[in-house]
Amino acid sequence: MKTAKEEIRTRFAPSPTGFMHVGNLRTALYAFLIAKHSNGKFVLRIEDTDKNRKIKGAIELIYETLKETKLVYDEGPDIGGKFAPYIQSERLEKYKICADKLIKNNKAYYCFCNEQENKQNKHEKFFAKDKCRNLTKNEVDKLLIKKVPFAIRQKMPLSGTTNFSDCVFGSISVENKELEDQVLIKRDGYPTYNFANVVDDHDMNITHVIRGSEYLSSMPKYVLLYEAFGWIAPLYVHVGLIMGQNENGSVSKFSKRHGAISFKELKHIGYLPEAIINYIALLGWSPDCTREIFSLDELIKLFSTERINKSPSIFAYEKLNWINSEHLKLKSDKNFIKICFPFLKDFFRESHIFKDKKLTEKAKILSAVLKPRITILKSIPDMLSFLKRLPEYEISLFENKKSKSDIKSSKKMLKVGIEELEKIKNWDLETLKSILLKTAKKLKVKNGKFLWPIRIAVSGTNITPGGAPEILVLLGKNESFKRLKIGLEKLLNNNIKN
RNA sequence: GGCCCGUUAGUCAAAGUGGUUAAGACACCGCCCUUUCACGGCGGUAGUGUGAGUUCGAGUCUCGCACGGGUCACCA
Repeated sequence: MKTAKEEIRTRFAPSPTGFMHVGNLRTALYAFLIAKHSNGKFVLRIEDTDKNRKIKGAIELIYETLKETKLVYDEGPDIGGKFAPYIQSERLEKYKICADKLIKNNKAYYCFCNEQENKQNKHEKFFAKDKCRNLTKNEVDKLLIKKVPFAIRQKMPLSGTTNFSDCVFGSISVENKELEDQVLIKRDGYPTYNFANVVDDHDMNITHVIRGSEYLSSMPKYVLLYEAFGWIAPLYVHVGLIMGQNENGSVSKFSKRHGAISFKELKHIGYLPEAIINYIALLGWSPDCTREIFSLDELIKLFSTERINKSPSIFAYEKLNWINSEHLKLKSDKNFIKICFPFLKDFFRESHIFKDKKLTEKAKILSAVLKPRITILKSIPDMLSFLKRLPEYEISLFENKKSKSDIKSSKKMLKVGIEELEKIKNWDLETLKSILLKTAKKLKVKNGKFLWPIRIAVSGTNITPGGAPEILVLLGKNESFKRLKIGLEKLLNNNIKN
């Protein structure tokens, strides 16, 4: 095990799969937090040892995600560092040298089994062990000269137990006879994930390895590899898995069937990167206080490995919603509107919202009206759809017990309202508000009774962000009157019928 | 199935080495406030999987059982 004296170095080592699962992101987050909490270094390393699975643009997506979440790395493929290169496919030579060393020391051997044999004997775990492990040097040389393709496998101990300790899970031991002779170098010359991982972590001086607990069962392999090399292993921090709840109530590894699971998808729906980070930090870790809303800097200060939880946790969008809304509330009006703008495009032109780089009155109202009630940005268009088009609505909407509104009162209120509004020259929130409230007073009715029919007429909906004055401004004078008159007509017609 | 791991309310979770009524948050429900919904304020429902054992005393320690998960690739 590494000693605590040296600088802490953690790494995030994703495979370029083309998307960033939140479980993966959380691993990156924890690695980042552990490093930064102690002023250490956070390294990005790309593990692309599967030639068949290479995807275009996948590496860029990793850069992008880390940038957006502000998980700034100190060393990485695009920025270099003293242990470069940081892409495994560019480090092939190193793995080969290391594997050869193990063969020389009789800790590994050539395996000439071909794919077909492996497939046929898939269920015979130790097929290769029996067949190739004990070939004589002569036999091996002959096959090598014949250029028979080979993999390189490690010789695992045939008896005894391997013990190891994990920072989260504590000590665990496994019988060596359970272990297969693990492949180090594949037939295509590429290293396996496990092998490259160990070689690079050692090479790059990594002190803490943070990863999901699905790797816990391969820990003995790692331990044995470090032993074979005579290297000191880093500290391992295995983190409980992120699960998703299935429709029937059961749980399984968080996957596509559970909804949006990648950073990009979540962001697309309208979750803030800092909210996503905040939420996943709390999935499997808790601070030593009852606060729950944190910035990344605060997380860095508070984070500690000791408080990581080992049991799996279920990803719940409900709580993410809340955290997202809290982060949204922390935004200034200007930033808030900037963030919302992609979702507002259907309703307002840029000129409605920014003027000389400042917010217009409409934008300020939008911010005031949306900020306190929004959870995810994607719901904005639905919330505002009534602005674009007056919905068909039933006359019964004018009836409301709480504000003591009925058809008769609504008719009267609306009539007076229209008259008063027609007098207004400055169509702004302040004026509208004061005139409307004054009118209610003059009529000797409660604000609600007077404002209810106006809001209904102008929105055609009983649930709206903001009240009548706000909506009047957002719609503008012309559209407002159009709608008010439609409402009044509705009420008048109703009277005739009765 | 073998091996490994886990189990505090619907969900996230706290309770350093066993010690008064098991924190807090989300969600849900109720009340208050309010120009609706919301926001805010106040309150409520709900939990240590199960059975033994150790102990004056167990969420905390031991064992069995049940349930859940992970892993068994020349994938990562």
